[in-house]
Amino acid sequence: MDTEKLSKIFKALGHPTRIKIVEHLMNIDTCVCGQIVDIFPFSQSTISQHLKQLKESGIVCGEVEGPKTYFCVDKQVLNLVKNYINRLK
Amino acid sequence: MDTEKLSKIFKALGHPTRIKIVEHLMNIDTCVCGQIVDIFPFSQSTISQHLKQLKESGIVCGEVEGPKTYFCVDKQVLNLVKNYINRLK
DNA sequence: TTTATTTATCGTTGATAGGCGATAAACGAT
DNA sequence: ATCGTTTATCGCCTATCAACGATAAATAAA
Repeated sequence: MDTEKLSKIFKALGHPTRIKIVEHLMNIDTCVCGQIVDIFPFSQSTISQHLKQLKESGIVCGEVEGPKTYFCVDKQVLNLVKNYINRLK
Repeated sequence: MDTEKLSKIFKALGHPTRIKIVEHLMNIDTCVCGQIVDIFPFSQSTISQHLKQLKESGIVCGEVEGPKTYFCVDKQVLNLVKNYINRLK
């Protein structure tokens, strides 16, 4: 994983709300935007933007099903990040 | 390690140059600002700013010795980040 | 076909980031 | 005391972020 891609993922994780979104997605596996909006004290548009940034970094993926989008953490990408961090010695 | 602190570290790592600085510091253990300036195509003030951000996040520490400052990665903090990432399941 | 639901996007606002050159600050050496 | 070296900070500019409300877009349901 090259530095550019890695830095984009770290940048996406560089906001407390987005970290919490990722943690939540890890806990419940898959999730719809509205459910996340219910948890946080931010507007739907703000949460949607955070999800977009997470998605664009690659750490989260979203699957459109009808009017809903199901989000989940891309475990493969997460593993690449894990490997990178663990190799830092 | 709480989400706020974690997000600050990720934010600090959310820039390709800063990732490369950290990698460099890991390789040579400790290093002075000027040496880093020599490696990157950016001005001294820009590199100094990047170092400041890394230091403020906690992932890097700097020790002033005379007119120089010796920077190094805080391995303890890095380990906290490793633990966090590895626990994400 | 209209209505309700869900998400994404647009436009705006104020704050922060990222780059630079210039300069200040701290210290060692002369 | 002055000069050279090294780093930090200031001021500036442009670009991006973070939040919001409003609205568009897509689909399911009535």
